[in-house]
Amino acid sequence: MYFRIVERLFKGRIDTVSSAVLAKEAGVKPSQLRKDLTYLGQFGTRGLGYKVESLEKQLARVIRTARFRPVILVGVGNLGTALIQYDGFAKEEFGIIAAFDIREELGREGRFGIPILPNYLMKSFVAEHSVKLAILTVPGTSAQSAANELVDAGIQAILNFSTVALQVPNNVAVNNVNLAIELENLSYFIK
Amino acid sequence: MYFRIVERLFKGRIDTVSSAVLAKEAGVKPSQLRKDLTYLGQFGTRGLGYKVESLEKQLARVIRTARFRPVILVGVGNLGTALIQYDGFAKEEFGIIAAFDIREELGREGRFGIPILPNYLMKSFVAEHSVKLAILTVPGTSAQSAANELVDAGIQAILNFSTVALQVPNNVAVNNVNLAIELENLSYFIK
DNA sequence: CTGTGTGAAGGCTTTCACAGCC
DNA sequence: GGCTGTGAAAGCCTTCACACAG
Repeated sequence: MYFRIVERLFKGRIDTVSSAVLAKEAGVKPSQLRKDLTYLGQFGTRGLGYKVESLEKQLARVIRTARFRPVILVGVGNLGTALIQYDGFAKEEFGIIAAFDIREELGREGRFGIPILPNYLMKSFVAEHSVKLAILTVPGTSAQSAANELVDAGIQAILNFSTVALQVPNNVAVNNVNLAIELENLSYFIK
Repeated sequence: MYFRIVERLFKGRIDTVSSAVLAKEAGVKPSQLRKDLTYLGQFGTRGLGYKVESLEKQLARVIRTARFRPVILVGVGNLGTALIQYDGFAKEEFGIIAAFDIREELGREGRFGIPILPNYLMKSFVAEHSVKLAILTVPGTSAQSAANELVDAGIQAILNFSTVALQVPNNVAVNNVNLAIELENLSYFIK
């Protein structure tokens, strides 16, 4: 998050920025931001703030955000299709290069400019294209079995949109995005 | 999350469940689950576990999940369109009843069965339909101004898909879903 | 004997407050 | 004078471990 903000400031030709400003942009307290940054190194200058250019470079190095990462998507339903078309996640950095679905009748060349392939081709595809990241948008009922296939194919990290907690080996990372729970959570605050 | 699991067990005609099983499903430790539940009340029976039916009822009461909540969506781009069509978030509980966009040329009746309206109609629509929840899927550059409009219209909670931290009065709740950051985060764990 | 409810301990994160450097 | 870097304090969340109820 900090990196994205600094990137934006850099593009906007801002030269120097204080922890107060950065923190406001990020929605955290200045002390929080300073503590977070110092876990990664000492990037600021006392009395002055942070040089945007150097901060951007150093954060980029830490999060290894340099090269393009191919991503596959599993589950070409409504949400899956949406995400394929959206593809607004940091275009230079990530790209969905293929989608998979058990339903073979979807046909190979989607209307989306990327191949839509049957699941049984997943393993060879992942190996061939060195894919390490997957987005999982299948219904809850088939999420675990799809996750197993991903793990078997050698995927190392899964962004899980299904509503179940995936059981995976601990060398595989999972992040969950659950829209129903986000809304539920919000509705708790409604008067 | 617990509620969704219990709901599923109930539909599957499971009678009783232990904290160990529930915790596994939720991806947390049993002690964690028990502690969480006791914040809301004492729902279990020692030596036995939790009665699924009564737990479901009591959780429903606590999170007031009873009645349907209308939701509006602002920003009919790729992601917005996707979410309108998806609508897989707990269908009985939430529904997107209208979408808004500054671009009036989108026309009033979308291809999606809900009205697509220009932003200036937002305030009256929200008042008329007692809408309290909004999903925000506009580009980062216009996110804050759209959020201001939502707040002005009387919206009480915002699910924010844009990449900026929204500044809102503290009687308005915001939850953020940032796909780029989720992927970024995951890619940190890739070898 | 099983499995919840719960104080207490442990671990982690956030915030404070100020020394230190520009 | 201004703003970072950082120990120390405070606050919060998770886990342990066991009393207790069925």
